This record gives sequence, structure tokens and C-alpha cells, in this order.
Amino acid sequence: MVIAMKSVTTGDKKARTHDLILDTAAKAIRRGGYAGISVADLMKEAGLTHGGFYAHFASRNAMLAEAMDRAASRSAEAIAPKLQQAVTQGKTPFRALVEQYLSDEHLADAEQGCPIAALGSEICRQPDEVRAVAVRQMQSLRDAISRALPDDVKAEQAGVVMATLVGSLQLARAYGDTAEGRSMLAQSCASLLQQFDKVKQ
Amino acid sequence: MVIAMKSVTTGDKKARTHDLILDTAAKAIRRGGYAGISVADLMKEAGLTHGGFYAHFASRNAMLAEAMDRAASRSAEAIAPKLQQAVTQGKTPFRALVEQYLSDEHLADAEQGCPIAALGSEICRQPDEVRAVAVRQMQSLRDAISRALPDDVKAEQAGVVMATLVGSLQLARAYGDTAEGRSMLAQSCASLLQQFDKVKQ
DNA sequence: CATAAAATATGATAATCATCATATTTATTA
DNA sequence: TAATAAATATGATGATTATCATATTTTATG
Repeated sequence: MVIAMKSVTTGDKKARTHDLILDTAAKAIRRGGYAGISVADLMKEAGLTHGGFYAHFASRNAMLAEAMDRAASRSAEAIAPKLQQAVTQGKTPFRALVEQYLSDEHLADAEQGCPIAALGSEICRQPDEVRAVAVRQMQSLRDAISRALPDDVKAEQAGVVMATLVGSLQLARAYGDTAEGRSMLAQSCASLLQQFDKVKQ
Repeated sequence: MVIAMKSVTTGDKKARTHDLILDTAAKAIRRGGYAGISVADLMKEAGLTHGGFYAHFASRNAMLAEAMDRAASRSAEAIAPKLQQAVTQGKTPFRALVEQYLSDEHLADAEQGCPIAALGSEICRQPDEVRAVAVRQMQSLRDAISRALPDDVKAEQAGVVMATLVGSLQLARAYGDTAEGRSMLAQSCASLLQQFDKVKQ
């Protein structure tokens, strides 16, 4: 009688597939929205067939919830080193964050960017199972902004800054990757820095 | 031989039905997003059957494009008298606009509110036919904000203000109609007024 | 290598979707 | 009121959907 041979580490086959599906889904929801991805298409994009899906997720909604978490993690991982580098070069943490979030790079690459901006207007329509995860990630983003804000700026301002970042990126993307979109980003960037970053630099 | 008896006014039967479908659609897209409404459901909600749809619209996308225009008109019509009243009571046009946009009423009633906030993150994914109309309405909202801004504030700031309004409302709705959502609105409102409305009042 | 277990694939179901062809109803005109 | 035109309803098409049952393959164990 063998008891629990399953490894919790990356050696586990099923866990690796689960991970692959999730990474694919994390990109897909940022590209197409919650409503824009079907189970079959997702599995095909991951190089699998549709039937295996329910061995990994209880439902499509359960997958969407997990995918948002994964998207937020990957997005944070991708940004972290860039922020560090900018701070090393003498920028304030707040300037580093704002300039990165409102960069042309982020504008053009929704699939690897912030999921709050990519899904913003869809969140309130999701079932609680899905919405709750998104709300938790909003708190997390607000905390990160709060930490980056200069000490003399009240922490309550983090919410407004988040709204401005998310709204600016979203509307810039609506313009398409055009001069109008990039100009919108530049103006929001200047405005936020002028308002919250005049102390230093 | 009878030539062109069709009236362009409201007497026309088909035009009234077209109008009814559009008003229904304008609400539906703000409630459920572009992706959240089917042709059959829309017609049922309008009290009609699905088959007649294509006598009124060339395609679902054509309807979505028109529905955004209608939503923007209705939203503007609904807000205008409230703004006027607030200005009459001595508020600056900017304060009136911001307080109305970030009101608890607007938070709770997406179906009759600003379609840019309701559809923000979906716009960039629509076919050009649909997206172009949304972009035009964004310009229109930015112009309205620009007109409301104090004269000493540069007009380029209108874009940032729009992004902050849209982002704040959207994220507040994501929280649900809870204290957290209302608090987010209140903070954004205070922040915008402090930044752009300190001159007067 | 053979057997057991785990993971994935195949295939099916019933629902929903946008769209169109045709029938029926309603309105208009003579 | 009869004939005609306009508007709407009925019904069908083929595609796509989430989900599940079962078969096949892959992996791990003796």
C-alpha cells in the first residue's frame, strides 16, 4: 500500500499542466477579457484538448478566478526588476512606478500587463467567485502604490492614483496604439508626477 | 404612383421600433458589456421577437455601434439638468461635473450612466466599426470636461481628469455597492476638487 | 517487462448564438 | 371595404458553447 507519493514541487505532471493552462489563461483574459475566451480555445492554445479541462478546474469560473491571480502575479514579477533598476538610477519609487505603468510598452502589451486595467469594466459583472479575486488584486495594487507614494502624501491618495493609472491605460488603449493614445499616457504621467512627486528630483 | 411617403419624424412606425430597440440596447450594453447581450435577449427585452432584428440593423456590430451613441446621448441628457441646477446653486461647473460623475447615484446605476465607464476595458477589443464610435464619445466627454475646467487650468488636463473619473467609477463598482466603493469615489472627488477647483469656492 | 494508476484525448449532449428565408400580421391607400 | 405595402413573427441553419462520460495514452510501480 502506497500512501501519498505526490510531490508538491514542480516534478508533478498534473501540476505542471495545471500551471501551463493557467499561464495561458492569464494571458488570454488580458487579451480578450473574461468573456473573450472559451474553454476549448484556451485548451487548444495550451496545446491540449478540451476534454481534459475539468480534470484541472471545477468550472470555467473557477478557472477565471485562478487566472486573474496568476495574471497579477506574472505582471508584478515582470515589473519588479524594472522598478528596482529605475530606483537604482536615482528615480523615486513613485516616479518609477508611474512611468512604468504608463509606458508605451505597457500600452502595447496588454497580454502581459496589469489585469486590472485589462479587465476593469468587466469586474463588477462577474460572479462573486471571480469578482472577489479581482477585488483582492485591486487591494494589492493599491498597497503597492501606497508604499511607493512619498511619505508626506496621505495614504488615502493611493486609491485615486490607482484609478488614474488604470483609467489612463485603458482609455489610451481604446484609442489604439496611436499618437493619441501615447499622448494620453504622457499627459497622465506628467500630471501624476507633478502632483505627487515634486518633492524630489 | 406614390413617391416617398415616409416621415422622418416620430410618426414613422419602423423608426419608433428602431428607437425602442436602441434605447433597450443602450441600457443593455451598460448593464452587461458589449459581450453580455445577445440579439435574441435584446429583442425579448424590447418586447419583440428575434427575427425582426435584421430589418433594423445590418449586423450585431452595427447595433452595438449605434447603441453606444445612444447611451452617450441619454447619459448626457440625464446629467445636463443636474449640472445646471448645481451651477445655479453657486457651484463651479467643474465641481458640479465631478460631484455628479462620482456620486453614489452614478455608482449604483450603471445602466443609465456613462457608457465609457461601463465599457472602458472592452473598447480596445471591438471591431473598428464599434470602437470608432466609442472613441468619438470619449472625445466628446473630454471636451465637456475641458469646458468645465477652470480657465487657468491647461486644457490638456482634461484627458487625465477623464481617466480619473472613469477609473474611479469603474473600480468603485468592482468593489460592489459597498462602503469601500463609496469611499473610493469620495476620495477621488476630493482629490480632483483639491487639485483643480481650489481657485473658487 | 507487466500491471496499476494517473493523465489526457475522443466523442457526445443540450443549450445558445448570429443570421437568414419565409409567413403572418398590421397599416395604408384607393 | 379591398388591395397593397410595410413591419414583425415564425421557424430553420450551422456554428459555438460549457460540461460530462468514456476511451486511450502515458507514467509509475512491482
